[in-house]
Amino acid sequence: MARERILVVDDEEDVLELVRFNLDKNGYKIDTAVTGEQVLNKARAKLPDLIILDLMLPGIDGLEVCKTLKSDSKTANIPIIMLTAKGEDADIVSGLELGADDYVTKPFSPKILIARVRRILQRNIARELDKASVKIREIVINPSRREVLLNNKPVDLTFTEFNTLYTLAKRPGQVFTRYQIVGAIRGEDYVVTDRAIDVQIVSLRKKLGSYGKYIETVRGVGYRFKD
Amino acid sequence: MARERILVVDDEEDVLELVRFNLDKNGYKIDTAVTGEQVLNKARAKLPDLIILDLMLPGIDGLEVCKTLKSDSKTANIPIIMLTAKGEDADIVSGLELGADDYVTKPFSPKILIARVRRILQRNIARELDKASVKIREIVINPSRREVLLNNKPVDLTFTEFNTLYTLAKRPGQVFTRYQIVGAIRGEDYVVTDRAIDVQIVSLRKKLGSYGKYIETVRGVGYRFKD
DNA sequence: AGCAACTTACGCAAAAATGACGCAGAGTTG
DNA sequence: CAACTCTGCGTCATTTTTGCGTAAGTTGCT
Repeated sequence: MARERILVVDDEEDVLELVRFNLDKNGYKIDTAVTGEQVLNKARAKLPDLIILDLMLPGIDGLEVCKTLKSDSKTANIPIIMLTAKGEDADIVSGLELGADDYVTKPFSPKILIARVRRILQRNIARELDKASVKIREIVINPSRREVLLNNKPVDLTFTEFNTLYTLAKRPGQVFTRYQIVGAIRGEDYVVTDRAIDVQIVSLRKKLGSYGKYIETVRGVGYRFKD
Repeated sequence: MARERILVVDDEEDVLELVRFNLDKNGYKIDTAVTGEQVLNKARAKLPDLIILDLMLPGIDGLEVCKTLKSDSKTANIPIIMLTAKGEDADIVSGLELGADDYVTKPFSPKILIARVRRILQRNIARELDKASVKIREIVINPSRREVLLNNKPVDLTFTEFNTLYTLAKRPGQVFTRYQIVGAIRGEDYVVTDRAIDVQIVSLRKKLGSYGKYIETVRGVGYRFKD
């Protein structure tokens, strides 16, 4: 499954390591930043799924960072969990008002943090999963049931096959590069050879039988679902 | 809809007023208490839909109150949101373990509090509505009696097994991620490894005997009850 | 148009990775 | 203490990825 990418921001090495260790153990992909400038750059460049932001930062202040992120449309809907040290009451309130989604006060137990992270991301995932099913020609793709029907006959697809088909069929006619397909399924910076996608396409076509021809090869570019 | 009644417990007049004002503005009916004894009495007498409970109380301690409420079957299923001073993680953890449903650390923004209140009540309403018993194939699940019948023969399931089965069987065909299952049973904040869910599934299948096969594994995603 | 020279896709099969589950012990709760 | 729940590790089955050889498609040149 696409591991969610979390940007962790803190200037204390210990905290950073603690957080990294625990999130990593729970299957999240971690990137870190130490200064406010770094956060802004990395957030814009990598568009993580969540930012854990210490409010006490050298350089640009954490609240400032939060505000900037929330006012840039590109990064505005990345949820933010603030880390605050004891005795910064006012910061929490203003942070929440600036659009932060939640907060955890230091010192924190890893469990609490994980729980918060999961809750926030769940919200986003739930939105994804609830996506309406796709009906196109004689094919019905139902993501919440993970089921594909060809003329009402179910077909058994693997995880990647299913996601590939769903990705393509959601936007018929639109051409996807191999990397867009992989990115949609495994997350942006998942590294594979082109071959890996080809093979999935081929086996997908085979399983779709006579409907396999709806998946078209666009030579030199990628694949698309026939419009 | 009937306005939900919320019992707010705090010994600081300011906090009480702030909370009352905001909840009132959002259409909830407020009752207040200042001491632990008062809470217990009012909770039992009025059975509010939710209790917002400060942990720092004169007289009986907040955690103690929480525990008492949760161990009395009359009040056990009233959800509790704890109010904690910041940096008292130990309290939060033990509070959640004692059965509190959520927590908010002071100082809090009214927005956050309202959001939490809404979320908790929503969940409870959903839970109430879902109480209908499920009959699917040869299996009957009766949540109010906590009883499962296979071809009219009762099976003995543990708490988690029962809830897992019920969660899946309520929506046959729908795939649940492991965390959706845990979330439905233990609440969003509950943290476990994937393995914990797997084990429940396995033992559930075993107890269901030949009907165990209705619980299907969806590789890479989660589980579902066969449609 | 016809023909090289080159690029890109695909078939096949083996290697690598991943996910589910059995087992057993550790941790909790009552 | 007993029942229940959770975790870690090893194993096995399935899925995913890769590499190589061949087929198919493109381009440019005569």
